[in-house]
Amino acid sequence: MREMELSERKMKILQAVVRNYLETGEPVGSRTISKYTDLNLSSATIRNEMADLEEMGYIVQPHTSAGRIPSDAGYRLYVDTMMQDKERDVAELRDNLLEKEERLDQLLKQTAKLLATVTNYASMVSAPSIHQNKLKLIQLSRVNSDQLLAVIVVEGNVIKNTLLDVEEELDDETILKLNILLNTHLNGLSIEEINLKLITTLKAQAGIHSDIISNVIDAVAKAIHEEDDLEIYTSGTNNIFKYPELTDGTKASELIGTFEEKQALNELVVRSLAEDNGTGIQVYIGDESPVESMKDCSIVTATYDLGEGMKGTIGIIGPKRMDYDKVVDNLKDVMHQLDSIYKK
Amino acid sequence: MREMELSERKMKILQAVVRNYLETGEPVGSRTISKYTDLNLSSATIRNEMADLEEMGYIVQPHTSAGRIPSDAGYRLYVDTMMQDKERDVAELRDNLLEKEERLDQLLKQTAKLLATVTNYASMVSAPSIHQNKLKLIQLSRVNSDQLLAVIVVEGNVIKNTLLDVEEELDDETILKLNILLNTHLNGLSIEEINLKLITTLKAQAGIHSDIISNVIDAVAKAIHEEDDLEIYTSGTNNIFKYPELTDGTKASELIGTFEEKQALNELVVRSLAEDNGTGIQVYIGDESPVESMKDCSIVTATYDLGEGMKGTIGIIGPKRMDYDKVVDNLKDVMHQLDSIYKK
DNA sequence: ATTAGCACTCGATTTTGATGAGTGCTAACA
DNA sequence: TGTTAGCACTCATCAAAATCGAGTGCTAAT
Repeated sequence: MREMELSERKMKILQAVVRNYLETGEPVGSRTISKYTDLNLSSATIRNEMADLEEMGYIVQPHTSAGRIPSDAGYRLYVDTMMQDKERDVAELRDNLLEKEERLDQLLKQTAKLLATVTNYASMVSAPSIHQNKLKLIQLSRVNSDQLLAVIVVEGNVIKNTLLDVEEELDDETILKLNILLNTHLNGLSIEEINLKLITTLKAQAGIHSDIISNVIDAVAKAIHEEDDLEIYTSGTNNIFKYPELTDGTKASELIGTFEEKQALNELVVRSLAEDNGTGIQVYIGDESPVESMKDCSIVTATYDLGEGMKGTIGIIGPKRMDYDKVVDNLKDVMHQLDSIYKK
Repeated sequence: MREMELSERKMKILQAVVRNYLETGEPVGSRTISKYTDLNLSSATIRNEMADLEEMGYIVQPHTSAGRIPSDAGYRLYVDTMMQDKERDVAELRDNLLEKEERLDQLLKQTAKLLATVTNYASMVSAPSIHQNKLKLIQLSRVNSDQLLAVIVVEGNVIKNTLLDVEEELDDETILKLNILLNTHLNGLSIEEINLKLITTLKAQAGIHSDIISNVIDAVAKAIHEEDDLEIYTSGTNNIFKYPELTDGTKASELIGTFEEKQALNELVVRSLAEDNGTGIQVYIGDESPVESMKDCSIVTATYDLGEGMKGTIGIIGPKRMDYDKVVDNLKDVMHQLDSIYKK
């Protein structure tokens, strides 16, 4: 028994167990499989095979004398080797999404909503990170006698505003000069390229207004990195109530908390971006989850790429018995749409 | 019995019922009241009085031979006439909040979080509406050969960005002229004051670039009204799991959905702002709720006023047996802090 | 290698009974 | 007349007991 290989038949049985459990959510018994599959075997035979599969760790019994349900390893095997492409019912999806919002945040919000509606699971969409982006425009304007408005535009047309306090009022001409100074030196540079030497040069040229330069640089750095910039949009979190296994005990509360905080979801985004294996799709089953409160869930993520280094993550969070085929399919589709939408 | 007046004694008993129920969440019986109150009466007497109170509709029995719990009317009477000021344990609160964020949205987010933590209920904070605000600055900059960036600053330092498409590239001088034109004519005006006549004048002066003027005006109007500007921050929605009466059946799901959508919460904001009675505090009990999914909740709202017409709503959503005294107190406190924080 | 048959297990559901908090009512009481 | 003691009654809650049935493992026959 030790060096047992996974026979064709066992595969088929495991697949049947998973499929059936995904549909019903109930432990599935030998008799059911016996009819469900095309291999004509009696329930007794199936029982023997299932006993083997259990020993190998692919399925478990919730209790003696109940059917079997897939273990995490079972799901994993299924996802890795047994998924099949579904008929895509995604035409409709494409239509809906195509009303291309000009505002990126709106588009992403809408994407999250759409995914949640289509899949009946919870969804999340992270705004793209813009780390390695290049500065496109810096614009200072006087707004009060003691405040300057700094508008910072980076590649990809992401816009940031910051208010700067200044001691003495600056006249129009000075502001104009500062603007020219900043733009001629900084435009086209990424944040990493703005080094100390450059800053020193700028300060020297700014003369008595060198402190403003410091402020602006700080603002730029802050605007680009800005922690809270990791906007994450969620939708359909209440879909988890459709799956009892996610709502008993305090699980529901914890999940909802996680979705509301959004802080923890960032972990998901980071992991997902880091582990990108080429397909852009990642599946986390149960304990594999990067987020503590989702140990009873499965998570499927996709990485989209708007070009110019703007990458983000979209994800679906549902029960372990989620419809992996469909979810992966939907996710791929949305991912490709996002990829292409800004490559006009 | 018909024209029975609410005797002093009945009031006291009702009050005791409410108080006790708020604490324990259990139906309260006559014997309990008999000891809980200072009026020395036997349980039998209390029973008679309670029967009266029930007939009058202030309390109800969940089932025969259980204690009584307050009806909506009972809560209402309590809130209107029987609340008392609590010892304020809010010093701590003040400290926490005072780390005055420079960014308004951050501050509001933090406020919501704080309220949720302190009260153990769900909270919401709406960003101030800025309808009647005056323009402070308009700034056009070229960002691409075919795109202009319009930055719009209104009183209260709320900043909006919009990208405008332009047909032919504009040179620096033209942009400068347009900026001057716009600012000299529009600064200090509220959106209502920008009428057709003014627009016509502007267009005439802009000559061949009159279409840009149209675009800018549109952008200004959009930026100020913008529907989705009704940002609403929520926090502690998972606190509802602490109150079983809010989580059985599909209630939890509906509530969570409402909080996530945020759309419906807007109704709350509008109502709350409209019905402001001077104190700034509003209490909605059960069916009085403006939001369908909160028919089993009580809602307490407060209206804050940052000055310059920037008003917003903060609210607490919890079970009907919420600690009204404390909630009102906390809310008042936070409201005042917000009121003063921007009146430096 | 497959299958029919059977005893067995155990969660889920229903049944039953005991408990006790709380009520309404009546009669006695100050 | 208002208050109170006493008592029968109701009914949710809990625990123990009984029942049910889906599903298993094992053995023996094919």
